[in-house]
Amino acid sequence: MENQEFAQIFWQIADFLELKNDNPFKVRAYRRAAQVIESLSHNLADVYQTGGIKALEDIPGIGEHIAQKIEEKIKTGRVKAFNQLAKEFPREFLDLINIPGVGPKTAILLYKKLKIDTINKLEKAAKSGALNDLPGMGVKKTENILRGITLKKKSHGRFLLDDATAHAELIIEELKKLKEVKKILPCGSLRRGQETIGDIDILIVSDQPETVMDHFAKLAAVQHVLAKGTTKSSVVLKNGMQADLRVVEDKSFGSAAHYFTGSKDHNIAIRVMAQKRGLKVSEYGVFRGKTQLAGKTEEEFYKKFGLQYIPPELRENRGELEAAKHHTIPELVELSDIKGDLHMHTTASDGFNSIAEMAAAAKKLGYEYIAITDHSQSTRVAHGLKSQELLKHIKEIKAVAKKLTGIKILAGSEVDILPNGDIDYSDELLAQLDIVLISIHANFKMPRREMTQRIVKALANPHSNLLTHPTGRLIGEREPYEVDMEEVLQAAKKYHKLIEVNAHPKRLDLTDVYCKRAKELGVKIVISTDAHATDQLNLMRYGVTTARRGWLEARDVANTLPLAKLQKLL
DNA sequence: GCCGTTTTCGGCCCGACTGTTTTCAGTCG
Repeated sequence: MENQEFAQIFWQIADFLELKNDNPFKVRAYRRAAQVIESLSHNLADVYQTGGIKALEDIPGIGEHIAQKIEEKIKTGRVKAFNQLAKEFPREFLDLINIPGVGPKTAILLYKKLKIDTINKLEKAAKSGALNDLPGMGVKKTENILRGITLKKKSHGRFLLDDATAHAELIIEELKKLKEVKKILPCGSLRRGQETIGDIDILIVSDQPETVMDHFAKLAAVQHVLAKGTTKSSVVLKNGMQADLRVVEDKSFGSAAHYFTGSKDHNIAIRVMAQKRGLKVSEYGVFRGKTQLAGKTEEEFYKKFGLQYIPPELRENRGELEAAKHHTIPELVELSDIKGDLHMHTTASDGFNSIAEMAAAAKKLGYEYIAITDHSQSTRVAHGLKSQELLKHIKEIKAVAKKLTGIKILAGSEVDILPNGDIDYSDELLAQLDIVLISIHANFKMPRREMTQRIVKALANPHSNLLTHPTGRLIGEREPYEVDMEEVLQAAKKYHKLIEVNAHPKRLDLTDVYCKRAKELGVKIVISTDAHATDQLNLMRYGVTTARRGWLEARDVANTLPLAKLQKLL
């Protein structure tokens, strides 16, 4: 049973309780538990099997009652309390509170007064004007709800990291032109490098907030203004993404950056810490009474609590506050540490550029080496190379390598893991390659057990070096296949194999949570782009961000090594 | 419902903006 299944139940219990106007702290407790479960690198069912209910209760945020519900789910496959709550509301009802502008109070009001229990019914009622007469509702609220529905339908909520980054950078470029803008910083999940982004958050220091807000609301990319005040404004962009702008004075920049970067759970944890010391934390600073004690910089902000500076990628309340207290925050890997890209395709299979073009582009990025890794014969849709073709391709790679100075090229292949766990070329052929990537491109829908064995067998193959995009997911398009990642990582450790963090914004797997687990096990990671064209080599930054979110340092990442050392490792 | 180097009971982060209100509830981040 996947952790996500448990988390889902607790997210929904929280929503139900909120609708029922239950104790808000109880609601929060369920949400916290759900969030904690999602960020566990261990399988919750395994934790229970080995340590029982006691081990569950040892997880912060999980106490007696939630532990019991987890046990119940494992033993019986269901949670009675959840089923009872679900019975009280129609199936699609929870969708309503996910519409921007509709919260629990409004949802219940709509249900009680107008029997509205689906988004479609809500849309119809709003258009007919039936909502306007409800207590606390009016024409403007109805308009807001309709806009919320449109936005929801259009965007499905979240955007890929590269898409959001590009939009944020455009807005920042525009706002930077104003002389009233003294400092500008993208914050929120974008700054934390989360794999998907809900909205763009931008922080500005200015002593003329009105001017800045006016310009923001009138940017060419803006479709609609949701809210506009002197310190805070929100707009919807033409691509359906929401952007929030916050303006503060310079003396609050650090605190505001911290507040606006989040995560929410990280912020709450800090504020609890502050409370215990008789201090108050807000976006304006750290205060004792009315006196500001810190807030100009983030470093100063953390220092006030005796904490080491915490890089944004770690601010998820996943142990970083504890680490900062003990001054054991890792020195995270940086883009400049990367010495080569070990996963890319050329026109030989499904890429758009030649070996020489890819190499030249990589050299421009300052890399010491690359590996050319086209698809193997079974991946027919990607023009995978037959054995004879691969032999010829290896010769070509070596010929190009000879001509080029300043960058070394490894002859590799991204070889399919067949359904039985064999890999897609003969041992003789594999022996001629400098690096063998292994990956799954077909037969995704295998039972968890079989899929795990399939991958473990491929890792055990003496010719394989690097397992690429280990979950097979495409964010927003394809779910990861069922696999026991713990067992895969254990196998990688046993056979001394490498695991990839695929830097493509749709993949970004190995995921952050399992990066951390790999590090604990001593399994080395490779960050690579899987580029199918020269410009995709630039996606490396997103892989590095994911690795940073997984607490990885340069020494945990194999392609920060110089070539000689890397080859020794291979 | 969770949690405790003040506590096993009584707390639980903090503030901005909007719309519908005559002082604030709801929503959001």
